[in-house]
Amino acid sequence: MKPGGRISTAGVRILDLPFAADREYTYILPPECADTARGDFVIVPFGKANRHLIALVERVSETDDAGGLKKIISPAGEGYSLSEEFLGLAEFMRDTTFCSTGDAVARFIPSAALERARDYVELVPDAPIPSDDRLSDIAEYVRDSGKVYINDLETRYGPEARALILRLVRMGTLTRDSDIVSGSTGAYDTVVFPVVGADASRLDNARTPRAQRELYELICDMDGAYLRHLTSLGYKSEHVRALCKKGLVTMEKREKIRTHYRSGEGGGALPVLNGEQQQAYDRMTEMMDDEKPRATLLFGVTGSGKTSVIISLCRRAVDEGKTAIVLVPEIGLTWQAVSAFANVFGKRLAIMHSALSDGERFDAYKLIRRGEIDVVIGTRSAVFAPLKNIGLIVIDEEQEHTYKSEEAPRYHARDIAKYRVTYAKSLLVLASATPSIETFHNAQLGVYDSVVLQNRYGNVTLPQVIMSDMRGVPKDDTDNCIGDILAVELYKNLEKNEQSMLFLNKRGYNSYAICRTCGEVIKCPNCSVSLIAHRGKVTTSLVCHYCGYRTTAPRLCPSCSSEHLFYGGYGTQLIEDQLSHRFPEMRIMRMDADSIKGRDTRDDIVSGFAAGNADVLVGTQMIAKGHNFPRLTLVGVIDADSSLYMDDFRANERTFSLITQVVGRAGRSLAGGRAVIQTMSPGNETLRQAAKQDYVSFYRSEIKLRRAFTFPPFCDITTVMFTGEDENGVCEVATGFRSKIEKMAENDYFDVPIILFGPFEMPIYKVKNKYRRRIVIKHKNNKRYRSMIAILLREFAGASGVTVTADINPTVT
DNA sequence: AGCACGCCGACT
DNA sequence: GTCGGCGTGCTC
Repeated sequence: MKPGGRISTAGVRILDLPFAADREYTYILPPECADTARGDFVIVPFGKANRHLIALVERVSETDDAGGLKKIISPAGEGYSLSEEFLGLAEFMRDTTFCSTGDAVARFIPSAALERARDYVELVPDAPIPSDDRLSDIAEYVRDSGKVYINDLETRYGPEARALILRLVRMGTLTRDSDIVSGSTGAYDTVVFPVVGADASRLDNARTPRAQRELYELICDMDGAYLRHLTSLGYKSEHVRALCKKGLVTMEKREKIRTHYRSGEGGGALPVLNGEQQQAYDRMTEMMDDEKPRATLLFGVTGSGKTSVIISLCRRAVDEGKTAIVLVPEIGLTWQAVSAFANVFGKRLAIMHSALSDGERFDAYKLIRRGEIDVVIGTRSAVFAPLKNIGLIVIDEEQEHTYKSEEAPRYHARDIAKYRVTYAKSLLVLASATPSIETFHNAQLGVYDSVVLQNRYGNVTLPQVIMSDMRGVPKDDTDNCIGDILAVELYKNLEKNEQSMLFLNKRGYNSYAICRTCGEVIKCPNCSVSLIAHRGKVTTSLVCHYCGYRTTAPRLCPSCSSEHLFYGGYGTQLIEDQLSHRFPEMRIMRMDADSIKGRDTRDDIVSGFAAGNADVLVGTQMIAKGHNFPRLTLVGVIDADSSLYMDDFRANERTFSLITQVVGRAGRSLAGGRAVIQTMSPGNETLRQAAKQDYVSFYRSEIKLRRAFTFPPFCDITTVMFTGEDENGVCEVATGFRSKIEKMAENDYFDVPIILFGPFEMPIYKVKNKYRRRIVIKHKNNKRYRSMIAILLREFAGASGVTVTADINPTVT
């Protein structure tokens, strides 16, 4: 209570609540939390059961009527308070992606850092144990173990444990409470130092073990040692503790930074820029110096040396006392670029990507937050790096779909980057040889600036592109998936001892199995897709690429037992097999999600191929980008049509980008590179434009289509997805949603123009036993529109058994 | 989300 | 009759 009877209150956002329940809740701020401020975390009691949850303080104010308000329990997340920038960003994300505050905060702070309340139960002394088996099992387990966390009971007794525990609590057999697990502060090493001038005679006692004396001498000799090291030599930590007690040594905790990547000292020379690069650099430094936030397209053909310009820009930002973020689509493909950055920034560079362990991520985060990092390079989530005073954010290969999160929070890194450069009044650089249509359009309109790099470094020539017409070869002719033209070129390369690369975006051996007697295709029991055959060392399996279901490949049809089971369609494994039959002397490597296991194999394959350990590299997406293989002179695209006819307005754009990149792989060498594109539609305009690496004419034709059929950038698209195990339920909820949105758009929201499509079954109707339907909405993305969708989402959130999610401008539609 | 309240079917 | 199934509704 404050003087004058005023009571301090806090408006908080509770983490771990879903979007529908995520609003501001007001609590009394008790005197012991008096210094709590906006951006701090606290623990609050919530709901009828007063479960302890962590919450973010949005507002501190006063009232003289605190009737019915609960009290904040304690402060939490000390040292992790959110800055105004991130508080605003959380709000921005809630508004634009319909995520909860918890979803947003989970991107800002490693989960291990914050305290958490954990619920536990204890047996009421002398309580009767119920006779029901399921109940008594749990009750007896709790009686024997004392205090038991509910999580542990759930892992032990399955998901129904929760309901049983609740019943036991209501019956009075168990009591329930929670305690607070403190957040992690990272890893530490213990270091043991000898005490200067200590009285070593205390070891002369005959009862002192010899090992202890030896240990002491060792510590003195080494003038300090890691405890870890001493125990690995066979000494017991008890002996160290004994020495400590005797005052001969001291133990000190020393922070240990976990990192997989070994950075150099940094301070390496900056790359030397050529005339064109220097010009680009100069223009962008001007933008950085501008007091206003700016965004620019850096449109540079493959091989024009964008990376050198970007490193120089980062250096410049750091020299001005600022920081920089560089986003890359996938870290695994970018080690060459990473080392170039490390060479310049050394220990003041942090790398953040999804393959980091929790510990590595935590430690990188800690260093950044502490201000020990100037430049962060990483994948999508690195856009949230807690750098202060950001001078520059670069998004490399900005058209890549990996920048869009497909789960909550469904953000696009580009939008977060825009928010952050706006906040910092700094510069966003969207770099690409094949920008997204939206970005190029914005550059054309002058919304973004535009900087162009059009000369290939060292005058590397464009590869010669050969269209290989595959019409006439049946789609399931697995013996002829490598056409004659490609085969001849492969042979030439083998003769000349030059390397080749074959690209096919399908893994596995055969892509389906069909019975020629009854006509059944073998499908996944949980998903509406055919199973893919994968050959192992001894057996062939049928695998579902959506849920991971796995079974041995049958010889007879599972539905009619016919022997005429035919395996058709082809993936990378089959191509590899085909090659080895047709070119027995050829050395082949394969790189796809199956052939890379563990952390380093991808690098192993890449460096092995670069070192010339194979003649051909067969692979999926992951061989298309990044690496530079100087002896590579032939690239084959096995099936260029696969991405072309997908039911998606971005199919052309993706095909263009992919083919351009793949073809670009062959254009790095000085010898004339070739690319063979196998297609059923050799006249296709997009393929022809990609073959010529002619982005601008591709853009011109594509933007016409987008305008004519009203697709982005001429509108925005929202997909509302409905999923659930009950097929009818999913259908009903989807239909109900559609009628409700129609009503709203006619009445309160008459000013929000929308065009509705669906609900339709999703292209893959069932995944993991859940049926999926969706509504597609064309609209203009503004606050009014989003508030309408938010109302609908809150209303339909309760719909039993059906989850409803909305995604504005998803990458796959 | 998670929990309580409330209303229906198979047991004593 | 009631136990316990899970369908709405609220959470400062």
